[in-house]
Amino acid sequence: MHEVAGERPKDFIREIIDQDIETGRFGGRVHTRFPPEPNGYLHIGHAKSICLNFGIAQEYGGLCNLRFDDTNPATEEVEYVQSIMEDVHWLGFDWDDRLYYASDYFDQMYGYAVELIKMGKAYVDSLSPEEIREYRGTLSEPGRDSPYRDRSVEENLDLFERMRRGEFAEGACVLRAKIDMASPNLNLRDPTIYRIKHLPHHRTGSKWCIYPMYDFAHCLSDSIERITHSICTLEFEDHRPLYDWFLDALGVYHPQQIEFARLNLSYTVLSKRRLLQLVEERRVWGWDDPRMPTLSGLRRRGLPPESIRRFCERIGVAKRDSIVDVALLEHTVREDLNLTAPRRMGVLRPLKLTLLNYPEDQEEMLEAINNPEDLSAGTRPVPFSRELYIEQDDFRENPPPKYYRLAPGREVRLRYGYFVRCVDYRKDPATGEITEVFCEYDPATRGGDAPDGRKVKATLHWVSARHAVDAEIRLIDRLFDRPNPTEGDEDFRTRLNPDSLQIYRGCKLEPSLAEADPSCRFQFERLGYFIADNRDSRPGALVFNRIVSLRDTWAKIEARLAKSSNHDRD
RNA sequence: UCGGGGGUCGUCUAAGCGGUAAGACAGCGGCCUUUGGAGCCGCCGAUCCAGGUUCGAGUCCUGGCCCCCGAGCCA
Repeated sequence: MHEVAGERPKDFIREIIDQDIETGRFGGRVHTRFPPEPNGYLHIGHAKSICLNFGIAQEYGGLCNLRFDDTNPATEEVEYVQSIMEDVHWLGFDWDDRLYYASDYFDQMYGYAVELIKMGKAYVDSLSPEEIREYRGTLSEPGRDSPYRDRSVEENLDLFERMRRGEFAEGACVLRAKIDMASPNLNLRDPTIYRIKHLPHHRTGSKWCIYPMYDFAHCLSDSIERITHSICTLEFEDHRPLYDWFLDALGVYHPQQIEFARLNLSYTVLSKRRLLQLVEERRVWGWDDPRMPTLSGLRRRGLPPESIRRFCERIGVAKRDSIVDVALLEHTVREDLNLTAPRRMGVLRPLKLTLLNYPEDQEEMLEAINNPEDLSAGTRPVPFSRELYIEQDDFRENPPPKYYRLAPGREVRLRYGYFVRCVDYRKDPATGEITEVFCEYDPATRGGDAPDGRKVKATLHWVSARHAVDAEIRLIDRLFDRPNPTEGDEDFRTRLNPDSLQIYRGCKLEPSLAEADPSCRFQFERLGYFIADNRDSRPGALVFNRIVSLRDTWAKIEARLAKSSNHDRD
């Protein structure tokens, strides 16, 4: 069941906002922003932040900006800004005309830097990067003042202007805030606020060769946009004093920075660096590989955006580090799809089943329910004939205990079809593999009910061999083989799950799927939820991804059986 | 070692700012079923530790312990 909206208690951020509204701190306004750096693709961790920022704005009747934090031309590209906009939209949020770039404020920021210099609160340092590091001190020892710390305002103004004009090589000097080289907070030991980079910027071209650092650019961007609550992740906690310092020093509008714990998901990694590694080393097909936790990967895999939003609501927002079980995501997806996905029949690993007493040239249409959770979805005709395919897993020559499916002499139901009893089967003598099963059907059970009231313990999905369409099916599993792949000494890349992607060709689908495209998600009965691949699938050459499997209680029983028989051998 | 954060069922999140530790996921068991699906019912299960204040502490105080972040001219 879906939880009743509004019953969930508020998280600490919304409590802060409530208080600020009560005290009239920002005139009752709520204005947030989602500020990605366009240096990679968005992943589900970003979805948490997007849902938080855009969600809060919606709830409070406020606004949320999309702002690209593009202050480092060395790593940023338009390709990424495109994908980020696409992903935010896909997730279901809209920034309307509130699309901004930190680079739009380069002129203003330059002006603010000049102001700081004039106040004697910033200086040009000509120490080398290595020297700056040495002078900074360590976690437990204070730093020392740079010999250039006391340059005159005039000299600093002149030097900074010349930095801007491109008179210096990269690394020759930087502009630093003059704060406190002995501060226990390293961020306050005269942080760099401008550095030289002779690189074109994807928006400002070659206009600038000096670029502001995050700490300087971010608080000012927030201030310029009149953001009320600047929500970011925990690692920025000890940057907050610096955020506040710049704004106070300049005497400008001052938003509140609030930090929350970023999302971690079991069996996956969510760091740009590691995801980039997977892509560059070709361990996955790309950023949108259906196994990737990127939004483009999840989209390709078929997860509905609503499910991701509901997942983000469910995990909550707090300050403690945590690893959310990916099973919760899967559960949320199943919950949505169960209600909405039309049912179809498809066979992953076909096993021929011939009905010995069904006339060779006969065929008929059976009526199948599209969605038992939503009868308004109606029914569809499914063709039936003498030769069918069933799932290899659904026949066992020697059925183990608790196995209810087809076996020699046993009767089962073909869904929406007939009761069939296995009278014979054929086996490849070389491999021992079952190659064909022969059954007799009971014409009186058409539709799946026996007039004499007899019961069967299993219902199998099937497709008519003559009418089936072929497809490739990709089963997607967790990318890593353990809950926390980055824990311990070993490289996370040694923890990849070798079975994260299983490709089956020659799968057989009911003919109504012939024209399927990525706009619709289906449940293939008893197998899971599937979607046509948004890159590789086309009519005549269908490719489906499994979004998520159905809950499989038989698999659990089987696993337990295997385990206990192992025990017996011990 | 210094500074900043954080420790509640296996997991995630709650507990109107001192008053019966709650929900969801996972796990386990049952009912039901033309998907071994879905649904329904039940069970299991936690306040880091030690003191203190109090009629009463997850919440307040003291002292420990453990975990995360921080020494980019990255964000």
